[in-house]
Amino acid sequence: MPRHRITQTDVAAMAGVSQATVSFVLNGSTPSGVRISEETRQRVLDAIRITGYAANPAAQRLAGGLTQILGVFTYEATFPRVSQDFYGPFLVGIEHAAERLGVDILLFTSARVVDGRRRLTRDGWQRLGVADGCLLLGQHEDRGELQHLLDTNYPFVFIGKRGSDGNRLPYVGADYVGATMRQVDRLAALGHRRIGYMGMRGTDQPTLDRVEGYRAAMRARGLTARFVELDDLADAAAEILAQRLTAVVVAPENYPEELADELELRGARVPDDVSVLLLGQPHHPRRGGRRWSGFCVPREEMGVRALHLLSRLVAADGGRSDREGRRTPGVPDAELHQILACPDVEGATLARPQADTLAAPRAETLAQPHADTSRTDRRDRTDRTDRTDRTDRTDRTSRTDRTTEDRTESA
Amino acid sequence: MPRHRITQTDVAAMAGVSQATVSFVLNGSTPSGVRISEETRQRVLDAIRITGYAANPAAQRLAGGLTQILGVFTYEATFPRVSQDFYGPFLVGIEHAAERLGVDILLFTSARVVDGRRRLTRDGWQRLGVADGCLLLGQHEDRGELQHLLDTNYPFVFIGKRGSDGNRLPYVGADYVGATMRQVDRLAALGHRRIGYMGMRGTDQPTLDRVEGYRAAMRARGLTARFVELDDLADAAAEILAQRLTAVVVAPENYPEELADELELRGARVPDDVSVLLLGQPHHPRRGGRRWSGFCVPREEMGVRALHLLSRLVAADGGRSDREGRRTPGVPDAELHQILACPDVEGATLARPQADTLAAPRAETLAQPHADTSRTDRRDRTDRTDRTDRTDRTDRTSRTDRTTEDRTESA
DNA sequence: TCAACGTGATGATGCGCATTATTAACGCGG
DNA sequence: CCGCGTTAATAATGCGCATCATCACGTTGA
Repeated sequence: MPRHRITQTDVAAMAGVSQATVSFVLNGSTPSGVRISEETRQRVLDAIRITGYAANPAAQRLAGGLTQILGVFTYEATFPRVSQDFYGPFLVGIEHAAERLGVDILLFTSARVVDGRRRLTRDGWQRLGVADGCLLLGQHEDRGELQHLLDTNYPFVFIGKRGSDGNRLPYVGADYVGATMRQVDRLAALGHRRIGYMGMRGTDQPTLDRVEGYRAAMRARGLTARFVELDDLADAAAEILAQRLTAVVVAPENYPEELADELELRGARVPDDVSVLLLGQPHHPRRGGRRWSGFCVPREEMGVRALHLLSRLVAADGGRSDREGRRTPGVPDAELHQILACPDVEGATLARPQADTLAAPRAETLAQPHADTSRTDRRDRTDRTDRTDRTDRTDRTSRTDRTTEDRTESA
Repeated sequence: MPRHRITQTDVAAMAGVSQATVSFVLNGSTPSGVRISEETRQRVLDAIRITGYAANPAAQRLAGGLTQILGVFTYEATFPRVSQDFYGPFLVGIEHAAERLGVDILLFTSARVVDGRRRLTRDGWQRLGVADGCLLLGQHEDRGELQHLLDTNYPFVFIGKRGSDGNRLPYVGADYVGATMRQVDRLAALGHRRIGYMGMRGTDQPTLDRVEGYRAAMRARGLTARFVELDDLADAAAEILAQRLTAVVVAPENYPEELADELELRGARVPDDVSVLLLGQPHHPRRGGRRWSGFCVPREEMGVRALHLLSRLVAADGGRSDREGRRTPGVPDAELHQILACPDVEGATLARPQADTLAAPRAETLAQPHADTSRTDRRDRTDRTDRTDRTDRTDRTSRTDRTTEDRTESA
């Protein structure tokens, strides 16, 4: 048994050339004034075929070449538990794309968790090096780390839109803004006018986008934006009824299932009395739970696209850092930021509003256990200020700040 | 920005020692007559801490060291789509274990598919090399490839019991035999006597084990083994009723959901008239489908255990092939083959047999659309011959061949 | 006084490949 | 006959690390 794996030197010997020549043939030669005659080229190629030579990735990488290994790193404390997790489906897409691309996937499961999120420090950096490039998942990325990636010109792609200073960061995101607008439109088309929004806390990009979409769509229809945001779901349900909302859109992380329970507990049926549209897939689908209407984030597709993009970046980069500071021909800027559409989902939580609700308020007939009507949420604007740092957003038609409008409404 | 990543040489310079010394300190020095005084050791350690040095995996690997990267290879044509697939849950467990172990996971998604299964030829071999060791998934392993792994002393662990010449192959499997026996016992304990088995085709290990368990348990209770195996599920359902079986155990790949449909179509309720126990998790769970009784394979746990075992093998091996042919102290043989218990699942498809069924046959009252009663399956022994090559099985109490018994029964 | 030995560390080498610098052979005009 | 440009290929180097063979320097025992 050839304990000694076949190397370029072996191939070279068989072809009667030098190791360097083999390397040149394998890599298209071009680098400097090196030429290989078509004849020897064929000889080498034959030798490779006969010996079944295959490059040693470690050696390739050490010498500055490419490995055909792409990495996946996540900022979340726990690595995508491939299905239970929100991030799981991305991995599925990534795997799929990797198969087609013929690359291997390296999961950086070893990165240490510090302060509830994974860090890319120290050993992290070095480990990244085995891969030609890396996919980044999760919300809580670290500025310093990113800067380092940028500085070293290490190819990477984010999964999930990057708002702040996003034009520097390649990403594949989902069109939360547009999809949310469509949900409002669906409701409006059925006759809904009092449409609420639940779940606007958090400064993560999806939430910001959903809120933006909601605001824009409501405004476009001349409707009033109403935010329901209470710590307690029971209170929230009460508030929805108190405000005589006929529909709410809600982000999936806000326990829609439980919200519906609370609503029905108070005599309001879903969707007959209150339609509920989910702005994404349910996070913890209940066994035999509702089939939610709303939209779904094409997570697998995002994974696929992200890996393809990364693959292109790597190819463009040639894996080497550019010594002259000038970028290789590379990838057109348009592809650097991809926003994928989120298709609507036809579920069982969307219905026409009740006729009487349309005509006149009769919410009083609905039970309001311990609802404090005057307690309209005032927190819906607390973090409005942070929108200022998002002005450098790239695409999406810019929407003016409608803070004042909201303020008058939510009183 | 230090484009030049920190190397052992840098650390050495700071500590005022040679690069070799740094390497020794990092690896516990021992190799030959090398000694490092505690003082310099500390000096080096400090330098490492200060510089934040971390080894370059590619270089380590090239020089014959370990990478802390463990690979996952699958023989299936498609890589475990991390949840839809049967193999998905294993990956989840593997990820989990990897996090705790502090290793990275390399998915060999690039291996080419030949003849419907992935191959480890050529480039495959080399790519394996980046990882310290590798987990193997799937049924259709190739002899030649395994032999090569064995020859090169490359550390690997199978997920799933390996019957044929299993003592040479480290694996983590599930106790299909025992679990299947328990299912029969559950049924018998409720009063079932006419218990059938469906889904015995195939020579994969799980199937062999299930059949073995069924046979053993039936025999232990003095009951008659009855195999139902028809190409058409409708026929199978008819056969079950014709034979007046009050219960069947069925492997999950045999469309239990559809079988139940067919049974009920013929007026036999599940489980009231026929109990159905599933020998594993359902493969394609239907939305709002039955909650199956039976047992479940602890797939995540298997993934975890497998990775742990692999990790130990790697550590024992030192990553180097043994030049003298003698194994490193290593892992006790007992751990090389792990069989995990499959806990019972309490579902809704198990019930006491009908009183009248117990007393006297009255199957005639049940509809038998186009059942050919005389058509007892004769195929249930066609591949019995291949059991001969399994005589070298390791653990599990050996069970004598009961072919004759079955033959008399199935007439 | 010197060989024998233990201690603490270093220099050199090679893993397999990419790449740069250099060489060899050849044709050709002056 | 020499210098020059062109083509075709090679030698040499280094990536970062593990390891083997050595070496310098005491300490002992005879």
